[in-house]
Amino acid sequence: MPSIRYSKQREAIKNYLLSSKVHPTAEIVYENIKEIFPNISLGTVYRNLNFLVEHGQALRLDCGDGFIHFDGCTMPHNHFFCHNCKMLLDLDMDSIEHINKIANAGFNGIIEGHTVLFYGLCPECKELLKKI
Amino acid sequence: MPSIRYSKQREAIKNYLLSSKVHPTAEIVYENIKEIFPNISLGTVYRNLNFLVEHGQALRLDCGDGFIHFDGCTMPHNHFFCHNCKMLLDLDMDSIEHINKIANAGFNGIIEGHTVLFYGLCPECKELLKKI
DNA sequence: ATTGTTGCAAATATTTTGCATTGTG
DNA sequence: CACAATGCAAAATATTTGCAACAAT
Repeated sequence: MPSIRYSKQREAIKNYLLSSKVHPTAEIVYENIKEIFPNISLGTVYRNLNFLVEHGQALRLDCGDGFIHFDGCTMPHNHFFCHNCKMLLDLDMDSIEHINKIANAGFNGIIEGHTVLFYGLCPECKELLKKI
Repeated sequence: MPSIRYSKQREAIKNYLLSSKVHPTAEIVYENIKEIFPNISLGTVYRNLNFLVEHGQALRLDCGDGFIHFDGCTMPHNHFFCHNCKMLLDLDMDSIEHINKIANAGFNGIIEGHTVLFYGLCPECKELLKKI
């Protein structure tokens, strides 16, 4: 396997992911990193995001909006997609890891894990729509 | 809203989805429908798949393999993705609808539902890998 | 010096869309 | 006859990749 070398672009991308709470798309990462490295290219952003995912330092999230989102928090947690404002949020909730056992009962393969995406209205959109 | 007219292409696509167990991609639907309608175009397939989804007669499934898969069975059920053979399967398992309540506890928005994708090794790949 | 990484641009690949034509109601 | 649906091709969109230059070890 190839060795890994430091790059300031990659470090900046990793730090941005860790600091961001919005689960940014590659495009959004690109626009933010450009403020630090005006010459960075979108290809480099994609390469580094994929690198981070493959090295367990970021998660790929797919909420069906046509963009892949990235999450710098790799600890297991669940996500929520607001179908009104299209925001992708972290959910602070009790563990549902037990659903793996439910899925495994009567299944002859191996359930290694799952990804869940809850959807509905986020707190802000709920309030907004109440007033209409 | 525009009225809906019958088309034999759409009916064939719907029937194919209902008969198929493999959660086909648009391309696979296209190749199969071409055996009945050799002149059908991929655009028509996409338009009809989207039509069916928007009219509650099919589901869009995203398992992260870069293709959207379609499911003619609209009753709530869960899916499994084998990361070895890349197959997308239905899971016959007990309901896990209660996770909506777990997600809603302490959440100020509205949880309307969820999509889950379990992943791991399908029965066949499990056996295959055992022998290596 | 070696080779991983970048920036740029071109290429991929999937899905959508414009438009003239065909088909349904 | 009105207009929804089709077939075809072109366009749009997101992501990947080839390559020469640059930078880390």
